[in-house]
Amino acid sequence: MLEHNKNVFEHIKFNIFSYLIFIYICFYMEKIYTIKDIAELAGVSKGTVDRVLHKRGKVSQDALDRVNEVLDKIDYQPNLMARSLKKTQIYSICVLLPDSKNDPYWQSCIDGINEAKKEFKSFNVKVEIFLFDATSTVSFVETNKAVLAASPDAVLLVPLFHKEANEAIETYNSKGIITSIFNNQLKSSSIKSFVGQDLFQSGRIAARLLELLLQKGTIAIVHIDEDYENAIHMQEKEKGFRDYFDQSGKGKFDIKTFKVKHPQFKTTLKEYLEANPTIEGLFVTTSKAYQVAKIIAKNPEKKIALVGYDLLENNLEYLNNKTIDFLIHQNPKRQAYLGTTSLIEHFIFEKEISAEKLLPIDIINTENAKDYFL
Amino acid sequence: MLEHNKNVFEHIKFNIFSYLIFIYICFYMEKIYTIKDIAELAGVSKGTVDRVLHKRGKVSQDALDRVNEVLDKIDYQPNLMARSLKKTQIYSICVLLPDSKNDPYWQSCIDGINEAKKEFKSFNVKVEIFLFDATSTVSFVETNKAVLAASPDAVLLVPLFHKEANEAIETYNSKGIITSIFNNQLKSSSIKSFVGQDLFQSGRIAARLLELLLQKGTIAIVHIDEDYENAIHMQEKEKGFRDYFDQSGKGKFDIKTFKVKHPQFKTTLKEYLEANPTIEGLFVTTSKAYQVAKIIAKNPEKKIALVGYDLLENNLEYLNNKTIDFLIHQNPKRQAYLGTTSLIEHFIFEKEISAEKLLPIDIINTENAKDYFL
DNA sequence: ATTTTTATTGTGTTCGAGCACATTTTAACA
DNA sequence: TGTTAAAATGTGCTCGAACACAATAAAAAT
Repeated sequence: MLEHNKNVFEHIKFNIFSYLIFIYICFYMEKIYTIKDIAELAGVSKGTVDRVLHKRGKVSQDALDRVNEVLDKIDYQPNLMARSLKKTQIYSICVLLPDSKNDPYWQSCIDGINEAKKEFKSFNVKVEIFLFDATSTVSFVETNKAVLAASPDAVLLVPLFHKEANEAIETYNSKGIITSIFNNQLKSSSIKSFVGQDLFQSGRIAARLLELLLQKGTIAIVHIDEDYENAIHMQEKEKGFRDYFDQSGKGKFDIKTFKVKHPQFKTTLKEYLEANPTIEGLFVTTSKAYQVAKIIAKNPEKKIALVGYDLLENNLEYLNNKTIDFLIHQNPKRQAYLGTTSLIEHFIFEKEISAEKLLPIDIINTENAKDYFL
Repeated sequence: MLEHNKNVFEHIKFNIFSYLIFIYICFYMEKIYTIKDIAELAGVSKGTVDRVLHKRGKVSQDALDRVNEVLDKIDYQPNLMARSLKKTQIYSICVLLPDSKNDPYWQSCIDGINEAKKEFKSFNVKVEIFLFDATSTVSFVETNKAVLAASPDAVLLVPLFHKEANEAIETYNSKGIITSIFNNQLKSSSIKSFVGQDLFQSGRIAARLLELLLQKGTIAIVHIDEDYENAIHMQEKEKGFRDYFDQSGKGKFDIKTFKVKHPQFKTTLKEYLEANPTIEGLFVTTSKAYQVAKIIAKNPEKKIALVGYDLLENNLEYLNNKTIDFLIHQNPKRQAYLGTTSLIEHFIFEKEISAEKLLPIDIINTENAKDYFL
């Protein structure tokens, strides 16, 4: 039998001191309330409170009002430990990225994912990594099929191939699988979140660095090893780079673009540099700056300023002997880590997933390079 | 009655298939074991397993061996949800840092601490912030007394005043209160952890940047607003700065040092620069580069290269108009965040606290400054 | 008025770890 | 051999949320 007219505060003997204590507890100490507390305050059982909290119905108007009255007064925060202890459901997250055979860059991403896995090991989440061949769209499509077969709750992927990625994302979306991407942007309303860098801005940073290194002269943007038309990241970087000098250089700089695909690369670049002896600076838009460094290091009497991407071992070698002046760090490990944790925390803590997370673009020289490995 | 000769695998009918399934479960699926599972595998009760895990003794050699045999085979990870649900103890952490009245730098630290608080809101930890006046040792001592009165489980502090900090740390240590520091180093065996940057290296970075900006010439190291003798961070930065040029400059650079305390600052620096017209570069070892920028901006026809510290609004203004060439970011928010979370995770996840956590030293120019605010 | 149906509310169990306490086994001693 | 002390071991409760199910009250039907 319920006692209907019981006031929320009735169980406290009303005098000024106990009232003050109550206020103190409510607002200063931020007392942590449990369902049981709420039940007692509202004069109902914990089952009823549970029904109200989860809107399961089967609650009389009277009980509903009384519970809501209490809920309005206090700040109830469900104990996530207790919740996840009770929940038997294991959330499954699949991460798709290129394997690191052709490009060691991706290994850092795997490290980031494993860090996230480790951190949330004891929660009800399972994170699986799926690798595909970065040079093969077929491999990408097949890997997506394998992921689909695993029917995960969420997918995090590197949308390397524009068209195929969009198709995969649409499929996931139609099946109610949350999809996030990282590394490079891809506009699609079916994407829940993007983690990465502002590549346009990254191009501007390179420009600013080369401006400081040279003051004036001819600079070439070098696109290596990827199909420029399909590689949005190269295009964005070039746009940003040119944008900076359009605003700031004011005729002091002459910007050229040089595109080349791998096999014929070395001789082609050598010829290009010989044909353009005025070039004093190079901006390499991929992680392959070390290949350019290898060539220009052979001609040490003519210093060419060189800015590239990513803290690969090969790159660091040339950074340390000052053939490469600056590297821009894309933070792959952190990108993958954040992409993964935001999904995990969405499931276990009901955290919102932010649509876009842009990481800082780190400038690396000889002196701070080693700090970024911790 | 215990069954002594029971083998760990005995409960599985031994044929090749079930054995493979067992291996699969053990090593591929990474099955999550509970104390109950271990008890069953070892043929003992969960109480015994618990005693072995916590080394509480009162376990026979025989039972101990059998439980350890199982623990060696599997990778037992205690369920942290269950653990923290059971533990009613609320751990208390106090953080001591200067208030941001005189120096907005400290606000970022508070932001970092609050981020940590938010992240671990639903765990059994209470984090309290105590602010002191950065210009008053008395205030520092008094605040430490207040912290002591709160008898926390751990303290995280900024050891701004060498002597007083050491005394406070010794007191905490004697009371069994774990003490970590951040922002600046302080050698003491009573300190559990330091979070910050390698200031020597930070000086080298400044040197490398000025080398690139100038190629050769005279550079002055400018120490502003603090007592050089007591400010180890200034000394370390100067050492690193000079170290770089000792190795690399080879007579191309002439390095001077200029110390000044606030009130007489502006005129003194102006006179100094006029008296030394060969100076082409300045390295400001504090966050007050904007005050130097204000002076040299008045003489725009003579560009002086300027490198300083910290992303204060005043500094960013002069960075954007290119009076300041580079700022070095000390990552105060992340320092405070990591200092706080490492203590929290020590208590709730029993994570080890690493003695030293050196953060990357970020190089900031006009183009990547805004990315560091997220 | 009595039974049946439906609406509402309360109770008890589970999740896994931790710990107090009860129970059993073994060793020690008379 | 019987008794007692000591060592070893097992049992049962708790934490808070979630949910199944039992219990009760109110409404409807007979």
